[in-house]
Amino acid sequence: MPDIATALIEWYRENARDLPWRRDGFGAWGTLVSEFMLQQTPVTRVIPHLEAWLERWPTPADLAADAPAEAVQQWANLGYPRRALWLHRAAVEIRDRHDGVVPRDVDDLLALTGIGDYTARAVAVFAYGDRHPVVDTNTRRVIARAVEGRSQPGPPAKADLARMDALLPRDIAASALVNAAAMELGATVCTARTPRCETCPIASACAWRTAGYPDTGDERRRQAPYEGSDRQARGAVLKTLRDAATHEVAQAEVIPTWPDARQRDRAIDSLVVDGLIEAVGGMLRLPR
DNA sequence: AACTCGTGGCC
DNA sequence: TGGCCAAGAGT
Repeated sequence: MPDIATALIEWYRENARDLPWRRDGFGAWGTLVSEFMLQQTPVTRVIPHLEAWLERWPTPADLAADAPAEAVQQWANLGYPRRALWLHRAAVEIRDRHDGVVPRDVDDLLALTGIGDYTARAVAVFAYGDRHPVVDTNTRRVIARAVEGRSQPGPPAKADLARMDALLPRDIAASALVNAAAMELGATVCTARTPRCETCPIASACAWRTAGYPDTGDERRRQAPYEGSDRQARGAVLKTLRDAATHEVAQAEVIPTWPDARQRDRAIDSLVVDGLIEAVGGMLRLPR
């Protein structure tokens, strides 16, 4: 019986989806942009936005040369718009500190705005081919089931990195494939709700299957309700500014009929604090 | 460690 | 129909 890493690689070679960032010579900047967009946003929604973004800003320096307002506008409805601002800041940092070249070193990547444990290693591994554990929500679920015999992973923890590292082969190229394959398996077979265990390439090695698929509980935190939330109000304010021709609107004309005026004002204030909007002379606008 | 932060599709 | 879920990061 082949080990988990070997089975994953073999399966991945036959079953990997054809995604833009897996094309030959896609480039580190494209990888970095794709990873920003993929933070909590589904693949199918990301693809068209990614292609438009890279056509407009083919290098970090191109993005850094424009105002952050342009990044926030181009981000459109991808969600979590702070990512657009952070991606713009990261582009400025890459231009100023790395001569416009996306860094390869994980610590350098971690020092960039908006890049954490996942994105830093994803860039180092998928763009540069280095050997690091890449752990996302898919990988954590695969490890929880196949290795730990649980039905769902616990909340994210630092120990996840060491667990993934233990699964990686020594060979550098093979280790990158195992990282990609674990994510792909979690995304398409070992899914959160209805896993397709009958087609799983590592079923024979899966601890959860061996244990009889027990329900071991779910320690993940539940998402807060969106309807009526501050997030919803912030989204409405920002959409108003994105949709305005000049990306500038009198404050009194921003979602004036919002049911909760105090919540609306709180949303505006927090967007200013975040740097997603600017308040100048009674007007609100995207950041210049 | 727990909480916040968008948006839309799916079953 | 409405929770659940989605290649997380910063505080």
